[in-house]
Amino acid sequence: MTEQTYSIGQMCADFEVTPRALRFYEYKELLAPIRDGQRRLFTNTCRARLKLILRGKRFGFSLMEIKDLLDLYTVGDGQVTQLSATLEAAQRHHGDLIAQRDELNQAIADMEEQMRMVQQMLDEKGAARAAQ
Amino acid sequence: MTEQTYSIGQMCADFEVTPRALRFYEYKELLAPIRDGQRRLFTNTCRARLKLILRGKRFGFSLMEIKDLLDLYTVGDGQVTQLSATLEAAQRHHGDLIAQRDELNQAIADMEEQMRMVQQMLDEKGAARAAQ
DNA sequence: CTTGTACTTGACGTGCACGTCAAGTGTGCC
DNA sequence: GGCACACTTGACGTGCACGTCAAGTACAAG
Repeated sequence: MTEQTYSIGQMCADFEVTPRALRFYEYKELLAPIRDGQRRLFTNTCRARLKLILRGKRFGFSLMEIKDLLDLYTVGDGQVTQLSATLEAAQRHHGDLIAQRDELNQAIADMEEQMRMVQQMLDEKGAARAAQ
Repeated sequence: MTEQTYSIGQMCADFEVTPRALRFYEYKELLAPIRDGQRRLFTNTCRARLKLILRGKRFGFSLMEIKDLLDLYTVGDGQVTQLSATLEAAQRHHGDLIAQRDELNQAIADMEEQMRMVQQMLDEKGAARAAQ
């Protein structure tokens, strides 16, 4: 398994991001591609991290927050105290996600209710026109 | 029902936003409080809209997008074509919300999986220490 | 060797969502 | 009247997440 790598251009094509964004993530220490001279080589680990970065962004987290969250997914074989801290942070984040899903479900329900009302108005207009 | 109104300070206290933010939302035409001289008076309608604004922000929508979404919640008695357009926009937005929820569920599942793995590592460390 | 293409590192610019003053207005209370 | 306090309108500042040049490098094709 000769660890496959990807150029920055390939990464951009695969994830629909700009080179500038990837370099920015590296500068902010969210990504750490290896180097071939001055070229960046992105590993599969990088790709997994980038997936999480983009997901985090979609959920409205800042890059700093995402950086912390990424650490939750790269647990080494740390000490018990460190693992416990990681677990606690993960539980907090998990709670946030659950809360966000609850609110999202509420928003979806509201939206559906609203759509029913608009549909009803359309039905009435249709009935009125048919009655003419 | 002498339509209750609220001062900007009251709104800020109730929703945990700054006066600057509320004025900014008015400037961007997301809110339209009535005026008593130069003072703003926020109605219950304003409060409902603000709730939707803050919710939209939490889901990562821009203020411009939120402005469009707000229109979906303030359907008057427009024409059939206008109502149909509203319904279509609502359906698109509804689809977005569903997709976001699906991805959120995936993130939650990933997080839980990760937490199980960390917990297992903690258990093993505990067993090793107990075995000493 | 030239050309092209993909990449690199700075450095400055941009859009969004406000924050932060400054300077003034209106209202109630003593 | 004088004061505090809440509010007002500009105008400029700020943090984030990049965008957009400029100038240079590395390498393969012709």
